[in-house]
Amino acid sequence: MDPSIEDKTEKGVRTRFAPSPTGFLQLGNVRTALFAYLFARKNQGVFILRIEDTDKERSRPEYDQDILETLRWLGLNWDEGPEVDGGLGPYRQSEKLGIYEKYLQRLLGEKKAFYCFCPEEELETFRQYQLSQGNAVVYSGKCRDLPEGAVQDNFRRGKKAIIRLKNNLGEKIVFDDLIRGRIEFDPGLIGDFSIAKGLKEPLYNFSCVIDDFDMKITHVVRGEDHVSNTPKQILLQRALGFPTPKYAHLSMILAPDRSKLSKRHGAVPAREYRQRGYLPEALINFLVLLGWHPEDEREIFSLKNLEKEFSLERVQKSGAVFNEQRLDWLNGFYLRNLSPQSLTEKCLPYLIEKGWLRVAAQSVPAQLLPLPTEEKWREQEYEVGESRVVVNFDYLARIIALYQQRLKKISEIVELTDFFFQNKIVFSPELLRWKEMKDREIKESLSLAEKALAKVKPEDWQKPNLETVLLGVAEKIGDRGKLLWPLRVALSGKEASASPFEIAEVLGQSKTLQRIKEAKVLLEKNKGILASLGRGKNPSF
RNA sequence: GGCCCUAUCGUCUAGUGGUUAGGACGCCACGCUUUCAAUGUGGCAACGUGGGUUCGAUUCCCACUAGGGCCGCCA
Repeated sequence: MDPSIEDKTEKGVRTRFAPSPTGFLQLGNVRTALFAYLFARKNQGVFILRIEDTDKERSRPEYDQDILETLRWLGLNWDEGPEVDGGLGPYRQSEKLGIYEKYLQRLLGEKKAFYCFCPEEELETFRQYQLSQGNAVVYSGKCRDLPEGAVQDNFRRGKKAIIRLKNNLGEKIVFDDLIRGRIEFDPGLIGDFSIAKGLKEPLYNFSCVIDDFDMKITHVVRGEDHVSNTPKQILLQRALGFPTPKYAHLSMILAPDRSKLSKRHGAVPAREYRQRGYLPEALINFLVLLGWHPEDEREIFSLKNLEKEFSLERVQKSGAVFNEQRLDWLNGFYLRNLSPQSLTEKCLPYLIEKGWLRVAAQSVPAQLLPLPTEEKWREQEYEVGESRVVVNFDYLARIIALYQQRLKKISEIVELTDFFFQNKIVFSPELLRWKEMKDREIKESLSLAEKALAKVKPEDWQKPNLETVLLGVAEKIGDRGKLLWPLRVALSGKEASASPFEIAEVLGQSKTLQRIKEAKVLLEKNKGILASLGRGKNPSF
């Protein structure tokens, strides 16, 4: 029988996500956390966060904080863990060294573990030898049965020791992985593996087993890189008389060349995606589809939906390549579905960071990114760049709304809307040219637009009117582009932008007319330069 | 090298002992359109190889090949 089927009927599911704070949380870890979280929620279980910081050299408090922040930002809230006491803590391994020590003493006392005094260099040499022989790397067993007297003697002489589990090399170790099915290991290929560097320095496999027991973990959902740790942990559980939880090993996320995602190779901390302006909804939706799919053909899922629909049975066994274009598409989708106000709140920190806006009469928060809470944005007034014109939130929302369907990430708003915040825009006069238009035609076109727009009454300065007026002029010229392209470039300075009607509406009448004038001046200057270069282009090439 | 795992369009995937092998991203074309987007329509594109089992294999079995993971006094 498929082990996952019987599993469904079980009550009291408890899963955990157990990262180590030795770097910023990567997307691959986030996916593991997500799957563990969803499995718990789907089964009305408990999701636990545990910080595995036994490695004193590499663990750092800022990485610890990053884990908490990132998970909270994504909405993957834990029921027990740091800052959420569930009564089975502490939830940081560095805080329970005394507990590990007791278990280590017990194993030592029961002769199920032993001190190993072998020098590291000696072990390394032996390891190389075994590798060269094509054998498994297994501890020699040298210190396995050292008499008590010899052990004491070694300690008296100040010899350094680690602790190893005595592996009796019995029958095969078998477990039924919820995703992969039955997996078997030969204990002879594992040997007497290390479990602690000392009584107060437990190693991963040991502290993990103690904690999974202490925290009453029923299901371990983790990355494929832990498959080969599983038999060691099972051996430890047997030595200690602990039950073995169920295991589910997730495949890895791969770089585009199908190699493992690494720091040099595509692995990006989740916080960077946040800074670049990806929404948690998009990231979650993207990540869950990397290895999981429902029975039908839906592609869009909220965390809430997933908590109902997720199942380990439908998780893919093979590794999935990380495809950023798909993430971008999903992010764009979620961005388009935001209310303009809410999108504006998310965009403001980026515009302020760039220096184009300031919160008026108030100091700018020292740290803008990652984004602070968004609630206060709507009531503020804002000073625009150098001009120091004060605008309100609604005005900014009008600018941003123009680009809502063009955004893939929030950070892009900065380049897209810069011309609204600059006093004077800079662009090449050549950009004003639509198809084969002559300079003279461009100027005429701009003058036509200017004249028509100057006549619009201030109270009629609205997109529908502007559109009627301008299209009326454009129809007379024949090719709409001859009027609209130079006008749009004059207003935006860009090859691609929102329509001239929309831009003009938001820019306002005086600024619109001013920019048209400036474009004409630019064209004039350009002519001068060309003339001074002797008609500009050299035709003989 | 040893052990373990995996294999459907470029990518993420659905699926079946007999299907025109479905969807999504991306790409291409067309429509809308001053531009860029968004959007609509259409298109290109896959069962790794070789053996079995079978009336019939993409599907089941085996081998091969390819890819991944692990082989720490890291986690």
